[in-house]
Amino acid sequence: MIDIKLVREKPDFVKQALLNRNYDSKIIDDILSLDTKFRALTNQVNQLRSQRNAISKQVAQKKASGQADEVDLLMSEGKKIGEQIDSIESQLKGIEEQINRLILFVPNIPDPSVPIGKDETSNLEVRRWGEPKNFDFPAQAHWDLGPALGLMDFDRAAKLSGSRFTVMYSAFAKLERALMNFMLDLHTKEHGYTEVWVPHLVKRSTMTTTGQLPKFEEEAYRIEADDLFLIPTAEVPLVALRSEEILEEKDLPLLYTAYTPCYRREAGSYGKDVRGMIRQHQFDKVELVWITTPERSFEDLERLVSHAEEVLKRLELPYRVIQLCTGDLGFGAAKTYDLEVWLPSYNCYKEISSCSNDTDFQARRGNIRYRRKDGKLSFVHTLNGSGVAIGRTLVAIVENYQRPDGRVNVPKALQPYLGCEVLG
RNA sequence: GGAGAGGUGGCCGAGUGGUCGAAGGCGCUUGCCUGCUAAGCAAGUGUGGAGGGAUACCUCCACCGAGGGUUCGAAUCCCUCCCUCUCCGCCA
Repeated sequence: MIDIKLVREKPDFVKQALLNRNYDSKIIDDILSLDTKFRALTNQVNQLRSQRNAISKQVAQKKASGQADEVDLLMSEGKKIGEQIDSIESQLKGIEEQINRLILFVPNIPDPSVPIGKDETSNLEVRRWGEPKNFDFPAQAHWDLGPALGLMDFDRAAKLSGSRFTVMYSAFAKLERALMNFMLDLHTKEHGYTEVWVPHLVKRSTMTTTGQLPKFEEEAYRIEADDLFLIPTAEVPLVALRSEEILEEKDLPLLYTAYTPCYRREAGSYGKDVRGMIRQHQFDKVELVWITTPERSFEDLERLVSHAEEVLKRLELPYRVIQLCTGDLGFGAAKTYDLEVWLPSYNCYKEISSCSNDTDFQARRGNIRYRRKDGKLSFVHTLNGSGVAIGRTLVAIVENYQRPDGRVNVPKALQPYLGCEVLG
């Protein structure tokens, strides 16, 4: 969440930030007026408490020195003040709850370096790597090629689970597994990440830390009996891992990577990407998370992006890097780069990784702080990025490495993992 | 699911109604001492909020898992809940 002090001190700045994201800025006015009331009442109640404390102290002194005569009067006075305190406190409690509820719905403030724009048409292309291949034969989409090889099965997946699920067999199932290992090995051995194995079911508070809740509950799968949520990304457990903790500056940055499946209801995307395995309710991903300091977080974001890019370079998949504009930023992000891989079936670049600096937004929600060298406490900055989405990588490999005979070449980097050069 | 134990400051740990925001220890910071380091000695060292002088200061308030209750007054008594641990049961 954002700092309530920022709302208090620079309301117009915060409102403009929301407008740049296509959010309604009225929520800021609501918070502001509640906050004004809150502070006025807080002062009142503090004064009353101060009075009552003084009285209680006198009671104790008189009792100790045997002057019981004035005690009754003091006690009844204390009781009167106590009743006033109770009444103000109950008002305060209601106001505080309202403020807390509202502020959880306020998105992060975009970094000044983020281009202002309404939607993805204002995103900036930062760079490209590789050239989209020109096939000298009719290239197939993965949803044709996969089933033709007998390695992808959308029909039986639908039978088991409904739409937006995939079953894969033998070489493709193994390719999925090879990609996990390849990515995790790269990030742990060459980029300095610590591999973490995390729960896939998390509590409501965990989902709130990273920003999925309360605003996007309808996007998440929820286990009602225990009020647990299936993680939509490993970012959730990795970022919240250190919630409510105070870290030492010398231990930062922390670099975490995890492979997990990701579960998403895709409630708002009915017509989108309906064919194949581009948009699934369950997909595998290797995630990268940094817990770092405010001084260096934006430089660290560039490093994180380069780590995700390295995956695509090693796999020799053509991609481009996009910087999202304000209107396209995710809820918690202050700055985001997307990596988009070339997909012949779409005849365009398609998102395969999203790397964001969430600044102190998640740290505030999860109360993740660090002790600076001067002894003061500050919120950390958190970064997250896909390193990268495995299902879409598999699709990209299948489509970009397909051969005239309908089989699929194996990228050199994966050959040690698969032990072969051709799939199918 | 059943039974029990426990949740106190960065950490450990005392504290059962009135200068307890909290003993003591560890850690950390500073100073002294000292070839260096260590040890020793001394002092300091929680967080959050509101307000005022508005950098380094001061005042008030709150915080001993969370939320209620009793009381003039609660870390301390009562209730509810959450979490952790141990044992038993069930199960991969």
